[in-house]
Amino acid sequence: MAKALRTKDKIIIAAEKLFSEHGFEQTSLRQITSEAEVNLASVNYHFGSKKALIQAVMARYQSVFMPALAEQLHQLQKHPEQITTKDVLACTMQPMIALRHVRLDGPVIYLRLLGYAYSEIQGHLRKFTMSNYGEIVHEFFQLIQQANPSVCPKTLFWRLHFSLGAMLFAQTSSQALREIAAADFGEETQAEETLLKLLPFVAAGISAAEPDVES
Amino acid sequence: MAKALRTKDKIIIAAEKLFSEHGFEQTSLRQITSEAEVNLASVNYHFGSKKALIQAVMARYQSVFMPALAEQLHQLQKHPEQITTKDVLACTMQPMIALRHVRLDGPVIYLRLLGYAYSEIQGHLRKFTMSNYGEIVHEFFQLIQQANPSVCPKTLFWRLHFSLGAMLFAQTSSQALREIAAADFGEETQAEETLLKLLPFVAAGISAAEPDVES
DNA sequence: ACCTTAGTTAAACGATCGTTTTAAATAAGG
DNA sequence: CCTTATTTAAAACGATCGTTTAACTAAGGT
Repeated sequence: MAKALRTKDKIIIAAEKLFSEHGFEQTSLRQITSEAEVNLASVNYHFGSKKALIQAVMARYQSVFMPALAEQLHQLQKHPEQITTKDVLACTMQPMIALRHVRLDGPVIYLRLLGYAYSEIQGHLRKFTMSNYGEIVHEFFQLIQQANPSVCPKTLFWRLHFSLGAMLFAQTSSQALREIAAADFGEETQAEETLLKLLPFVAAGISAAEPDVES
Repeated sequence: MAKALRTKDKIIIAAEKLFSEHGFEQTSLRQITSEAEVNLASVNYHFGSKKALIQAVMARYQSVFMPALAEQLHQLQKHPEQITTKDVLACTMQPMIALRHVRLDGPVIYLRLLGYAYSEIQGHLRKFTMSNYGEIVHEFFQLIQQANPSVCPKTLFWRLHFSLGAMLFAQTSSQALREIAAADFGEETQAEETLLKLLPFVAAGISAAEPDVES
């Protein structure tokens, strides 16, 4: 049984790495089991199917990230009078760092997984996330609204998804972009630096004044 | 020969549609030839390979969009004294509309193709674009710098890619997002409305003040 | 000792993919 | 009308995929 758990874990660890590097559909079970040095059939034995393995991988990170995010949001709500967009966005930082307990490079892995999950299995991940953590997501959105009372909710909805897209895109193609940036600007950009650069960008975008609508 | 062109065109038209709906790798040649009502082998006969077909599809739009963008940028440079970020970004609007000459729903198709191209074949498309239209891209970047003299070029580089990510993500998952938005806010959001909402968001993000760096 | 159960292994299955091959049909030119 | 080149059609190829099967191993309980 101790050996069994180790096999299951070896699969998870290898799957996370390969999924985050090449995406879900581009990664075959044979690559995973080869990297994990286990038998091909053991994936279907321990997880049932590839889809179930993907969900298990995602769930492992969500189950750490989401409650931590909820905790941060609750703390922020204790002083609800002067909440800024940046405050709400900053609530995602500590939960990201907490992912290091799942895996040393947990934060990077999780972001890349998210990127692939959204671009490949569109509705799938969203349904899964909303049915399990819909309340937390809703809370997050409410705080963003609270921080931007002059922007209409529908616009904020879109801007949040623009922000999500900016982050996921930057993360998914971060390696290629960092190489280009290094070639163009001499100095190298660290992965964490990218996230730091993202925050002011999306904060300004979310809180931007809405242009007048001419009828 | 007239019939031949029609077959090649039928393949292109079907491929554009299916590629933009499901991505490049998720679309099989059998789907394309079935949709186009031509024989499976004709793709390899007329285009050589699936990869060549993908490039032909992308090139058809790039060859219209990029020169049109160059024209807009040149016009803007005639009055270089008071260029804003929004001015530079607005230069992409007319070239987008010009894609209607390629196909009625050209703009939507092109954006979705771009989204998949970036997320699936990362380096591939970038190399192709830069080697053919690198000058125009560089010009665009220079104007963005000109409009934001107080923001360092490296930061602008990243913010431009954040913007690209926001746009591509919104476009790739626009159908799903518009359905959710309709469910949450009652009214439906049009595809063009999404692009209009994007402009103020990215303009504000690009021109945002850089936070102080503490040493 | 025996049986049950969990786990592992190697091999094969059926399906789908891009591509190639072969031959038939078509159009053009002398 | 025959010849030639181009285009279409059908079939098969080889590779890869996720999944399943069946035999084998090794504990644990009775």
